[in-house]
Amino acid sequence: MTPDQLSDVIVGALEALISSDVITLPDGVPAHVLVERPKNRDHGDYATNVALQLGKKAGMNPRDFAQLLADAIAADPGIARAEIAGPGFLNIGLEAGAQATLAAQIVAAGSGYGGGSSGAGQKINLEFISANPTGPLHLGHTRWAAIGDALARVLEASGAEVAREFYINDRGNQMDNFGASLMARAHHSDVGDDGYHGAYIGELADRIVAADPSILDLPDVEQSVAFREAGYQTQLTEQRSELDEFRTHFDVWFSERSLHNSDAVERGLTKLREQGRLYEADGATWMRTTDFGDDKDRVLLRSNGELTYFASDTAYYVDKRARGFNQCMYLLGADHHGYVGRLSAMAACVGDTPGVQLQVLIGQLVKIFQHGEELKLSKRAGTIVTLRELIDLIGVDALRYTLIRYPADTPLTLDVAEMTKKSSDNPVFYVQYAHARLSSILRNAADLGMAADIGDFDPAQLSQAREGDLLRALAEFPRIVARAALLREPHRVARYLEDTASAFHKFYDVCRVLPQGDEDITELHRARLVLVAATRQVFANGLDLLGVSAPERM
RNA sequence: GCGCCCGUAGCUCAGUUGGAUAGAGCAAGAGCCUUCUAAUCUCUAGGUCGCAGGUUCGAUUCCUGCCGGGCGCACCA
Repeated sequence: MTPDQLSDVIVGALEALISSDVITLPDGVPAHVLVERPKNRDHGDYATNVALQLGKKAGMNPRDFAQLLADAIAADPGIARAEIAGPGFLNIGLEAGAQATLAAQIVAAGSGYGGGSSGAGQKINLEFISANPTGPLHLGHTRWAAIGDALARVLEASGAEVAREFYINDRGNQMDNFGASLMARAHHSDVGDDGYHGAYIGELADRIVAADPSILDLPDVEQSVAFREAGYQTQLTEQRSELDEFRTHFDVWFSERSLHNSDAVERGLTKLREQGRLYEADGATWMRTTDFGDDKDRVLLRSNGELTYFASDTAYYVDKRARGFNQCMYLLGADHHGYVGRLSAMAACVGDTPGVQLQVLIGQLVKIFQHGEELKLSKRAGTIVTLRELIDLIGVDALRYTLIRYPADTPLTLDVAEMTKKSSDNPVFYVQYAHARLSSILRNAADLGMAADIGDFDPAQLSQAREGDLLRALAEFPRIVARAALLREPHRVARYLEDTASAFHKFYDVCRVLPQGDEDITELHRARLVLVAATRQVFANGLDLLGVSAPERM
């Protein structure tokens, strides 16, 4: 019996009590009641606080209410006992057999276990990273690459349709600046205060010249443009290949220029004009974002005739909506949070509801230390910890996992030495090791001619405390995935896997799975093997949601 | 000045739509390997959940005000 099924039993009992006029609930019976796994095992397999929540509404003492409920659900064959505790908690113990049937259900569900339909019907555009094509991806981008991709996987598991999208800021001043800096470095002259100073600029300039020395013969203006375009293509190609290696694959690479090469910007402006949100002032065209809480109106078309970056973003949003997405999600760094107000107002200006069709997730910055000193991430100063370096130093699995296991909205401080330790210090190895250990048991079972057979499975065999703990951990998985999707917090999956790995290792320590020596194969061996197969499945599915490999051997 | 995020063990961080005795890893100390993978497990130690009020059966969690730290407030992108 899973928590959801237990919730159904309790809801059914409440309805029965109402129909027999034992209790009255003015607001009716909730569709779901909260059933949680108590921290303290003395509090039963599961506990619920419904009596505390509903007792007052029913005009009763919570403990009396809980007693009525306890008597009502005790009749269910899956429930061994139901006891009142404290102010009105209901602690519930399950029959071992009722609980362990889950193991067979997980094996039968296979890679589908954990998924759900809570996100069905959602068509989500998830935009993240969206770096300028003027340099390498760095640590900050790497955090979004890991979290964004994991979030997409979690949302898909909840039944949503998700497009991962990378917006290429390939237009505007910084691009021209980039080209000018490359040209300056190729001529060994100063790039200026506003130029790009990174060492990679010099290397990139050298590569461009080596590929086509005639570039140096072009007139200045054309030469700068040629450097810009060559640098752009090189950086974009490298970003794509590095993200590919990092297992973050985008469905759409969207060029800002393409908005301007099509009629997308004009369509966006038309839409706003129809909504009555545009006006002219001081020779510029403005969007009245203050109608929706922004602290000032925003310019779309400057008095010099150029469109602003915000005009592109507006057109881009309108384009996404026209492509049929009913939710457009943006992952932005904390240094862009000042942008949220105008984005939200913009969505309202085109007739949407901020927070519904447009959702912004703000993430805090990452710091990384080595030998007690922070590695500074400054493109201008030229010191960068790049995605490439991080992959080489730490490895894709450990890097992804470490970045995903923390909530995006907490500032994060990492230590290179901690991340590079290939030991239990690093939670990713703890979790992967659980999968490898489980795989090993299944391999050894095959050698003995045994397979996890759910047709010949006696759930009542799994009656030990450690087996129950593990089963309850496995039962949590679908709820964890659904909650991670709802809250847009993929780190919950990683934390869950760590808890479950702990439950498994403790089970392993106490419960021998396979027969030893010339011991006969018993029902208990068979039942535990099914539990092992179910547990392995949960780790495989969970690690897949994080984009981290599930090794058969370590 | 206005706005957003964050203050939890020595360090890095969790804390499940408000639940029972606030957790994990690292760091410190002590145990268990003829046994399915010891990258595991067991035990010890470590706390004014920034401070003060409020809401209620109950607050690390929600509200208000302070204190401290980070970031942002362009006809730049």
